[in-house]
Order: sequence, then structure tokens, then C-alpha cells
Amino acid sequence: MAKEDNDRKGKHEKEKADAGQFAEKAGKGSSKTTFSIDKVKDFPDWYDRALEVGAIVDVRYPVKGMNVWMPYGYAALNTMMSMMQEIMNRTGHKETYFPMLIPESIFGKERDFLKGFKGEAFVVTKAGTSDLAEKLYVRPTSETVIYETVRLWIRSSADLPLKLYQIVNMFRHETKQTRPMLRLREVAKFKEAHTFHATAEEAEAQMKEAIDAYKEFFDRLLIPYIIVRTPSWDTFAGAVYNIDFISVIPDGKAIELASVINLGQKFAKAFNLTYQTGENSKEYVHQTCYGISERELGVLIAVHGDNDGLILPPVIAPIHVVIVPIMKKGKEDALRKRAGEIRDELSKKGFKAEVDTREKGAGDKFYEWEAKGVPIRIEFGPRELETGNVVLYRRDKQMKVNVAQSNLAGQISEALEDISAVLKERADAYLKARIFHFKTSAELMEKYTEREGIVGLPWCSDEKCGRKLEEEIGIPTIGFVPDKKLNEACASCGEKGHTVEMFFGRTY
RNA sequence: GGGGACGUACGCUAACCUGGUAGACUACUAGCUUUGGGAGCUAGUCGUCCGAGUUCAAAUCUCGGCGUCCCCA
Repeated sequence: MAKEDNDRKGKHEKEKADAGQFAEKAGKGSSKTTFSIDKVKDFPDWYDRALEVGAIVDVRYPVKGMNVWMPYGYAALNTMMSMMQEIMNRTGHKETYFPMLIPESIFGKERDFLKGFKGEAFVVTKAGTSDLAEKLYVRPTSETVIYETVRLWIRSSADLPLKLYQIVNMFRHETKQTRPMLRLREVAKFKEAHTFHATAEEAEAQMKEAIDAYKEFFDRLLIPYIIVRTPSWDTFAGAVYNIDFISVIPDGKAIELASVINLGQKFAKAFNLTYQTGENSKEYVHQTCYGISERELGVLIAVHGDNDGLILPPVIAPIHVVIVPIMKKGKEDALRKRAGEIRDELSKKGFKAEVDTREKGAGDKFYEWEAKGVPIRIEFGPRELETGNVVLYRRDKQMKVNVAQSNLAGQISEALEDISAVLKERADAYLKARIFHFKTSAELMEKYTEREGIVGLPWCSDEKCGRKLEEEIGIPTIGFVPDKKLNEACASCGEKGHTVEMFFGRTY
């Protein structure tokens, strides 16, 4: 990657040198659309600027943790959510909608859940000027409101399994610093699935299906992850256990991409979710739930972008190909017409293509579309009108090649595929470089000084040892790799034979 | 959870310390000339986060709110 960057810089230097007396002028516009911010060193700056220049969200709305989605960003988000819908529908989930406001009596039915969420839920206490008879909680997640109703839908085992999902907004009063998409007070798109099963085994099987569904989702988005099980002292409020998908942000902090939760029968008992098994016998259902949100788009942007802005994987890019016509006096009409034809041909073949006809300099457009992460740019000028070629520019490698117009669709299809492959390779290397493995906390303390990722230590599965390690190294647990035994001795008690790798990291 | 810094036009920034005409760049609007990596000229538009206090006078000093960023747990 570094090499390609250098290549590109070299090319630009050369172009500037060629421009002679103009080279100096070109340097002055430091507040233009691109930024050249070091993504790793100055991640917060990079992220804010990338979202602004990339037209993803507008962060200027004056309520903490609530952002405005701009059309370009929202298009990407919707594409992402459509992918998730497709996966959910294909795996037998039915889409629903449940209300946003939850009466206090329902919100508080499951004790652990109430304890976990009441501190950060918004509460509606008034209607106009008069106090409400019962407080209404704004959903921070929808377990309670869904289960209150679904218990009326489930009567016999014939009603099971029941697999529901909804895509809604949700609110949590985050007290920590908020960041667009990654930590919010209003999550605009929260996909939450809730499933109901007759037996624990079926619920367990559903956990596996959900994990596979999420694997597919993140793989298609080219988002790298590890899968861990959270330790018993850190599970979702009201859960038996949960499996988390974890990735790492360029600043070295871990981020939870998704949580797949086995709820057991705790909520079933609190909400009286039962089905009839005999003349006079009822059983409580077994439940799971799992969710993702726009956070995934934030991680995708953070993972794939470079120091010049966004790089959107083709699978999610609102525009695959932007055609920038380069005008020449007297040939405007011919250039515009042919550029439009090329766009139409590409659209017909299923590519999202656009012509940038705005009245501004070509160079300015180049920088803008690069910052917005459009995978491919086509440059089309008087030269191409003669030769029958076009210049094809790839955002991932920042390279230009000449290709024939006659074979453009084929070339673009190939290029998009290769861009995905390149991004995937980079993303995998990116995550690998941010995961560190140690055998003892002493070794960790000695070698892991920059804190630029997450760290793994062998752990014997005892809570005491886990908590002790957290304290020793001063980093909280994230979760351990399930079903994969290590040969190492526990980094805390030294016991051998049944250790697993426990990950620690600073988290979002 | 604890500590620190900051808030001036869409954006970036000057004036703030030492109270007294808010000034550049960028963007935007109109026109002309332009367009192969951030075009030029001319003429314009837009601003002191909110509230209170001190004062003849507040962008500037004080307090509160809201918002933003950073560091530590």
C-alpha cells in the first residue's frame, strides 16, 4: 500500500513540475475538498473530514450524538441495509414494526434488562404541558415491547420457531463522547432480530445460523472481524451469553460490530412467553436476538479509506463509475452526447454510472470524487473522441489506464471485481496488524506499549483469573475465542490443559 | 467515572491577552474567458453558539447552558 501511495505522489509531483509556473499556485488551496490527513495518526480528524467531504453525514446538527444523513451517505446506508434484509428474508425472518415508546410497566418487566438500560434510556414524561400518567421509555432496543405482544401470538409449538426482525431507529443517552455512526444517541438504522424456539437446542442452532448470516454480511462488506464470546461478567443485560463480532478502528480501539445473543428463558419467564405442550402443561420459549446498525458503515469507512478520503467497496458504493467529460471549445455537444451514451450503455449493463456535467474544472471534480470514494472514474475528452478509448481511473490503486470504449463494460466489471479483491486483502492485513498475541501479562506489558490494537492472552475460563488479568494489564476484556483450546498455560494462574484465548482492548 | 482544551461566514482562520470600525483564504451568486490533476478577471452575498452579568461600550472580561475535541480510569 505504501508503495502505491509513493507511486501516486511521484506521479503528481511530476505533473506539477510539468505545469511549471503553476506548480506553486496549486499548493495554496489547503482548505479545498481533500485533506491529506493521516488516517492512523489523526483518526478523529480524518474521520470527521472524510464524512464531511464524502457527503455521508452532516455533523452540524446541534444535538449531541444525532446526525443528519446526506443523500449520498444515506444511499450507501440503504444499500447496506437492503443486503441485510435480503439475508434476513432468505433465512426465514419476517420483517415487522413495533412502536418506539414503551410503558414503564413493560420496560421494567425483566429485572436485569431494566438495570442495564434504564440509566441510558430517554423517557417521555409529558404530553404538551401535562404529565403523563405512565412514563414512556424511548426504545434503546426493543426486547420488551416485542415480547409483550409476541406472547399473544405464540400459543402452541406450531407457532414456533418464530423469527422476526425490524429496522428502526433507537435512542440511548450516551454519556461518553459521541462519534458519527460509531457511538450515537440516535441510531438511525438499527436492525434487530428476535427469535422464539421450542427448545434450547433449537435456540442454540439459531445462534449458529445468525452467526453465519452475519459472517456473510461482513464478508460481503469486506469488513474484517474476529468472533468472540463475551465473558460471563460482561453479557448483555438479561442474556445467558452472547457472541460478538469485533473489529478494530485505525486508532487501535476495538469496536463491537454485532452481538448475537442467547437469551435463554429469562425474558420468556418475565413476559410469560409460553406455548402449550399438553392438556394442562405449558413450556417457556427459548429466545435469541441479534442486531447490527449504521455503525457497520462507520467501520467500513474507517477500515477502507485512505489519506485522501473514502474508498467505498463496489458492493455498497452509490456510484460505481463517474464519467468526467473534459470539455473543449467547439466540441462540447459531441463530448456531452457521447459521455451520456457511455453512461447509458453502462447503466444498461447494471452499473451505477453518472456523468458529472457541472461547470467546474476537471481537476476539481477528480479530487471531489476521489474523496467520495467512487471506485472508478472515466475521463472522457476530445482525445478519446478521436481514439475511441477512455481513461479508466481506479480509486483503490490511484492508477489510470487506457481502455477501449468497445470493451468498456467488460473492463469495468473486471476492475470492480479486482477492486473488491484488493480491498479485501488490505482489510484482512489491516486487522491482522492490529491483533497481538502474548503468553503472559509480563510479556504483554513489555512489548505492547503503543496500544495500537487488541491483545490476546491464554485464559483458563475462570472469572477470577479474567478479572485479575484485566487489572494487571489495565485493559478491559473483550471476549474469548470459543471452541478453540490453546496449549498454553493460563496467563494468570498458570493452569494448563483447557485454556482459550481471551482478548483485551480499549473499546468504543 | 476523572481531568484538560476549545466555540468568529459552509469550511479554515485573524482581531481576544491589553474591551471601542469584525479582516483574509475557501465556498457560494452573477457575468465573461476557461476545462487532460484543485483556472482567471470583475462585481456581489453570508459571521462573533445561546442566556445572564460587569461596562458609556463585549467577539474580547465573569457565570451558566449547549456543542466539539483531547488525555486518563
